[in-house]
Amino acid sequence: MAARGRPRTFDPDVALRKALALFWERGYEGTSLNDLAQAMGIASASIYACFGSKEDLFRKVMALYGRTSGEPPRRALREQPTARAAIHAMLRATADEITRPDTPHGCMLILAAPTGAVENHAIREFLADLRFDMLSTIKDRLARGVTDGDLTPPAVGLDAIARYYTTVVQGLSVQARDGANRAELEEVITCAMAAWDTLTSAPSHPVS
Amino acid sequence: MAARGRPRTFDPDVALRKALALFWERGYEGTSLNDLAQAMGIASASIYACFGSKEDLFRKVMALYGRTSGEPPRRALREQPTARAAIHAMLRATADEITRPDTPHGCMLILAAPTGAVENHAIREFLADLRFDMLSTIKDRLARGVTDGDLTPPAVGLDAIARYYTTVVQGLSVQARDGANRAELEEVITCAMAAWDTLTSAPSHPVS
DNA sequence: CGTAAACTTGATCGAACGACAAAGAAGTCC
DNA sequence: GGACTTCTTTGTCGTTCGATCAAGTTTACG
Repeated sequence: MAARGRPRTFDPDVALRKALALFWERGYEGTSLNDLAQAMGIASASIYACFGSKEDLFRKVMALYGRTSGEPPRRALREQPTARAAIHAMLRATADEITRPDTPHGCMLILAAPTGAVENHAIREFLADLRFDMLSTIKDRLARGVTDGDLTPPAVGLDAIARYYTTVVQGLSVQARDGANRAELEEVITCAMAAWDTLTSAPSHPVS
Repeated sequence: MAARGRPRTFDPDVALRKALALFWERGYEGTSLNDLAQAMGIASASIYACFGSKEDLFRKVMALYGRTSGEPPRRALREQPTARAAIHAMLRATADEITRPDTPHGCMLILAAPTGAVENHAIREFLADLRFDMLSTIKDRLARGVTDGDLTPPAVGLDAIARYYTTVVQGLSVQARDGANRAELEEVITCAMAAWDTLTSAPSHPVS
């Protein structure tokens, strides 16, 4: 694995983080290659040599984003002992991440490309698939709660609850981008969790 | 107010509706003037003559959008007898509008430009202001419920509840754009309304 | 009927877009 | 040290962006 030829003068990881900040702030179509090259401190040709096309770069950026900002909410889902605690901690971890003072507000997965030109359809589908994974992860955590015995199968259905909390997460991102602060998001989370007991403590056989 | 000179050959309202469909589907930056001119059936110069710049056109389109798709949810808030019924009906009217088979799914106000290039900052701020109005309208409706006597001031605060249901609406738009159907949104709404009684029936003085 | 006013078309503006080719610069290997 | 490999820089490709101009067309007013 010897390094043949001239070694590159920039750190791809550092450059990727610069690109992340820009894509996060401006979205996919709102970020030009000139912007990227300037922020990353390299020429656009170097971007192509190292990362491929703009689309390839964005996909690598999203992978980095998932490994960093996406991890705390996922860990909350994974490590909390009960389904309820897991959802609550996931929402709070999300709120933490999308209101950090050192990064753009709101979730990049949701804000980067909800709409766009037809030629960027692949990017939107890519992000939509990742959002679907988010829904699936939440659903799986609820199912685990049933298996673990800390959650009785609710009348409304696990799918509905999973989609509901996914909806809340996605709404929180818009709120954060619109300037809502951490405390205001906490209030929203309190409201969202108020639904939990009603939804899950009700008997699974409908009350007439 | 006589019409001097050659009258225009196209109907501005019809053209505006065509532009609405395109902006709704692709967002602000994702829609080019070529796309618009082709869809509206006129040359781009006619767009400038009749509507001004692309930004002016978009603002006129948003006004039309508010008068059409925005009206059912607003009417629900206005006409329902109680705050609870108003919120519930507003959510359902929103779900109706954002899953109509004859229009793009999701709310244009939320999806058209959450992020973008720096030169389009004014557009994003314009939309953010409209979203703020949405929050204010919901808040006012809750306050009216207190005045009317059908809602006792909740412990968590009217602002929190208003922001919560705003968050749900915004999340629903992402869900709809991602392919969720009307029935699935109805389930989410059921979950969101499950929080209502918990939030509002609790005593306004905190339980130790 | 003549003329002024408004609209439409087609061409075109400079700038920016994503993408890439070529050549120079800097390192490793034999 | 010479050959080879790889990276970086420079420049530019063709296209499209939003926006506008000049010319021609069509209408209503006087």
